[in-house]
Amino acid sequence: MVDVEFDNSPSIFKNREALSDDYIPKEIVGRDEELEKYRQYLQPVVYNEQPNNVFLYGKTGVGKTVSTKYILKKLKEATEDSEIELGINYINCNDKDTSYRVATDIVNQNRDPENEIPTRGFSTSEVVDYMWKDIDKLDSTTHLIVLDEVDKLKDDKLLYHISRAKSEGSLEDTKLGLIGISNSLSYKQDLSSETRSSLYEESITFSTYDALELEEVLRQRENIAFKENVVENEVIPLCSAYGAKKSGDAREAIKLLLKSGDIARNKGTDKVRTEHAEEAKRELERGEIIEGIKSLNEQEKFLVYAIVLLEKRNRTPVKSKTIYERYKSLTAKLDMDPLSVRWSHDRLDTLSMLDILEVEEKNEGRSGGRYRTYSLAEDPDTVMEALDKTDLELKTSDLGSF
DNA sequence: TTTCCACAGGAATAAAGGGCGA
DNA sequence: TCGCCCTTTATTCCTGTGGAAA
Repeated sequence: MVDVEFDNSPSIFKNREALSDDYIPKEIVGRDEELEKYRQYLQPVVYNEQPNNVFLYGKTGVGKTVSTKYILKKLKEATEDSEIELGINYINCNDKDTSYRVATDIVNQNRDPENEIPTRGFSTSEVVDYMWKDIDKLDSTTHLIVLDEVDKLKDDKLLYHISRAKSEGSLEDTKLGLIGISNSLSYKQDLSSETRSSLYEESITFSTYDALELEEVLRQRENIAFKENVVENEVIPLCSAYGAKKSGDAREAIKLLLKSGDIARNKGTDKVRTEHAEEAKRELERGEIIEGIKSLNEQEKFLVYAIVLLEKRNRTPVKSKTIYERYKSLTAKLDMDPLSVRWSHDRLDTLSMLDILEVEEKNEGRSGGRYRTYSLAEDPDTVMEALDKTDLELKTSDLGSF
């Protein structure tokens, strides 16, 4: 029996929410130029003019989303006491990666729950028609559609419709503007030429934070989130270095600071120290692997398992072909049908992107050709532990020392 | 300079599954 | 129930790639 008792001692946090993902600070640090451009591009909204389409480019965690939420909040405030009615639909395309899904989401955001449309069954153009009709029915004089992570969209049908809405008279009373937020700098080039040419746009490129700028961002959040003198001096540089390592990602750095604070609080200390930050870093990295592996389906897990086995026998870095062969014998042993080689290429690519695998391109020319080698990016035991936490456990245990 | 290796990955297509209206 | 239209996932086919060897 364990006696559970809650800790009554005062918290080291003053406002823990300031470290959450959706927190919008009163001031955005280190993005003055970008915000000034942003303001200029959206200024026509305040004059009840046709808004510009604005595209933001930059890597993850460089402040695109937080700047957008901040500027939209300011824009709402600026239009509050005027004749302008501002409508906004905000969609993250990461979990809605087709035009169809995004259009459905916009329609449902603008409808009462009892009138929502189903997520399947219509043609895309039908859903787009509903979308225009619904937006027109709203009281908005200006309507902004914000597509966060727009580069995740697998097709640009919706962008095409949005770009042509004005010329095709899709909307009768409402002025429409599009804000696209892209993590890919080359996104514009990837669009079809038709869409690109009809999508008159203003663009803002968000540069990557360097360690010093990250430190500034973290100091701002630290001051809001923690009580005075709680965070030791070395902790912030450690967190910013972590963010800088993750391609200047402020979100990751803030997440680490939050985790460090949580660990310190759970240990009942009154200070956040470097040891807490180090532990938080380990936990975050470990959590990423476990989450990454949990998200895989059974066949993908067998592919990872094949690589773990090869790693344990010091056979890595190993060619994709060898991995496939090992995967194939695993599935044969379990009396399962293996998937194709082509499938394994795509999966290995995904696993590299999830940082579960390390990939290296090799070229031995005429004698050996061009190929890639893979090895586990993490400790094989940690990966095994993650695999064991999934429903794969029963089956891999059947394999014994295979 | 050309040839050739061994893949990597794009394009087209199929299959399976789900919601809707007639 | 059937056909339509969508989704997701996988397969087949085939072209592109870059550097060592001829």
